[in-house]
Amino acid sequence: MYSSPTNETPDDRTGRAIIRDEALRLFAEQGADAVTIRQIAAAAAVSPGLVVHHFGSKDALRSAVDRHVLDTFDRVLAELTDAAAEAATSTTASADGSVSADRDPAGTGSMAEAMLAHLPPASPIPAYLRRLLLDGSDAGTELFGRLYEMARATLAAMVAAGAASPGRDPATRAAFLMANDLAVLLLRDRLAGVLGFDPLSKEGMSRWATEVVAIYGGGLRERAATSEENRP
Amino acid sequence: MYSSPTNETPDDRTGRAIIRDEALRLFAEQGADAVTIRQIAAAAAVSPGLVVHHFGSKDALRSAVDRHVLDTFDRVLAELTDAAAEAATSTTASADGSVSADRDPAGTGSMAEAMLAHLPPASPIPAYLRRLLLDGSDAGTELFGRLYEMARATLAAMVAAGAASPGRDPATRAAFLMANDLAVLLLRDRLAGVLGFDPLSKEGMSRWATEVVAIYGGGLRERAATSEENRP
DNA sequence: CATCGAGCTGAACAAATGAATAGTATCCCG
DNA sequence: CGGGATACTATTCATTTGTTCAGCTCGATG
Repeated sequence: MYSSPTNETPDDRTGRAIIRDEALRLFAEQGADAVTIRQIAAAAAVSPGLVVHHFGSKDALRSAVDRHVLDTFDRVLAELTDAAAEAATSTTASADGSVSADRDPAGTGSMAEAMLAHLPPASPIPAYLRRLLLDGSDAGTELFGRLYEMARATLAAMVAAGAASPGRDPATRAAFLMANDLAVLLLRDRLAGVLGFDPLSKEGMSRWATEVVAIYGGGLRERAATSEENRP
Repeated sequence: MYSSPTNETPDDRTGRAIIRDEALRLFAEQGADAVTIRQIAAAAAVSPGLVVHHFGSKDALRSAVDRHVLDTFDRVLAELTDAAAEAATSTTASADGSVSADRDPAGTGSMAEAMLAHLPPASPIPAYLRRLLLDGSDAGTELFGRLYEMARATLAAMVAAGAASPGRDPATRAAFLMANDLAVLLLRDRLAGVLGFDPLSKEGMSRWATEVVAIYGGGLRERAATSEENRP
């Protein structure tokens, strides 16, 4: 009775969507446990009763936000794979879990950086995804599992293309690459504090990627290429 | 009036220490905000009033646990540097902030893994440090800044020893290495879920370090050394 | 037009929580 | 020994929080 039983996206356009978006923003900023229904209601300019009227309970609202964020994640991911599939024709699966390993535009398989570019600059989605990955929720487990499968597929594709070695333990290698990628998202604010720039801003991603590409390309000892001199 | 004004460690041995340790354990498991004073009191087998009697308030207890964890961090760090200084005689500074960059036993500068070995297996300290790094507390800022300075010093030492290149941007390079190192701690449970082993267990650290050393050593493309064949 | 239902409000309630208070026991030091 | 401080308990209070409920508005529909 609370929501349309088929799908929530079609009827999402009125007060219900406003409440969900404000909850998403506040949850991303402070964490769901630290946000009260009254704060959400105030941010959405409605009464506290309306929030529970639409979603049943705070926990149900949290679940609704989880689903909405995961849906957005899937949609942005589909945009990414579609955009990457323009160059090379390959079997692009739909966003039901199986993904085609044909992206890697920057050369390092940075999922986080690629997603950031396809979201509004002030989107609360990245911060919410960060919290999903860090708390022990089921939605976070599903998200992390999907990211891990993407990382494994990406590494396998790079191996097939001769761009990488599978290493002694491909699963651990893919997990290492994925963890490094996610670390920038998880420690974004802290890194910005010590570095003086946001590593997920446009300029920051460039500076970060420079080091990532250098180390992934030739290891820690390889001298940095200043302007020319590409061959050691 | 609540605690001895000089230092808290000397008089810490009775009920006060029990309460602090139980609070540390519960805070590490669930996060400080999710733990109630009554839960801490029950875990310490005392009355709720005694908790606030010893620490004044829940927030003061949180600060006391923060200080205790940071002190433990400094102590373990000193053990590490002392143990590393046995081989090479160098100027080992005291744990007042400045550190000597002469460790790096594994060859990759893994601070997290080195610290884990110097703590009891079931210590709540790693999980608490993880939460310190992830929330926006001042203690977390101080801890992160210290880790960053250690990473910079370690990279500088490796450069001086010819074991690494400073890269185009040494600050970002050091931050990247540190973030990768911390990612294992931050995503420990999630990685264990998909990999099937704890990456911070003894066996897990070995498998993880194998890939880290391989990639940091020669980049992603370098073939894995199976048993012999060290030269490409 | 009447009525049904959905969106919505404001007040109220029960449970939980941090904190304060009064009082008791226990230990330490002169 | 004795007195004062300290460790500690049991009770109580004020506030916050999620949730419920009765009722209002208003557009659609038969």
